[in-house]
Amino acid sequence: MPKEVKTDIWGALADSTRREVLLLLRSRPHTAGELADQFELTAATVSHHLAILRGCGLVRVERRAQTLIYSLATEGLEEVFAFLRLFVRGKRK
Amino acid sequence: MPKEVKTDIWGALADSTRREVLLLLRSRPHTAGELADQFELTAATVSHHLAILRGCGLVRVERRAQTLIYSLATEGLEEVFAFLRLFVRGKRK
DNA sequence: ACTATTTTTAGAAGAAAATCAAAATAAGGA
DNA sequence: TCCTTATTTTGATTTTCTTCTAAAAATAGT
Repeated sequence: MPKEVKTDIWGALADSTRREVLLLLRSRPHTAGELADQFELTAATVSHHLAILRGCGLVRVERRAQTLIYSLATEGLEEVFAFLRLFVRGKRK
Repeated sequence: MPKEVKTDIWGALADSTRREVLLLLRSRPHTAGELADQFELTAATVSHHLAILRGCGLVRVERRAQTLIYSLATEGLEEVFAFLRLFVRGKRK
């Protein structure tokens, strides 16, 4: 299956295409092709972004026949949240 | 005064030195020199990181005589929070 | 005016990231 | 087996970041 590449979640979130992918996956899982269609980038480039999101565990992938289905796996965002919370203590709503 | 350079807050947060600066400023304002001393980087490099944090409004700076005093300005983190909250709805604690 | 202190800016080198086109892989069907 | 579809990997190019050294700017004291 695809190769994992990156582990730094902050780096993964720094790219707007990857953040957009996460937003798209919020509604439902998408195939790699569906995701690629949403951007003015080649499928190869989007595939590369997906590899990075996989690498830090923000998405998971599952094969169904020829297609790869990507879905959200946001447990990893906890780390980011934990950092941010350090700066908004007292803002409990 | 110093020149502003960057506006992308996600990009600013992607660097571990800059995140560390934010953590240091959490306790109290620091001079540029104090901050530089915390890292194994030249003062010029740390100054550059500070310029980026300034550029996206995560810190503010004030001059006192020869020294520049940096302090936290985390209102900008709201944008990041807003994004993250989209993924943890239902996790209200 | 000169000097010392603190910090930033300018310029350059190296490393890392984003992107594309082309080739490779995986799976299914004729 | 050969062909088609879906996606990834490879290799190269370009752009963007990080970092340094050296020089410049700002301020205060003598």
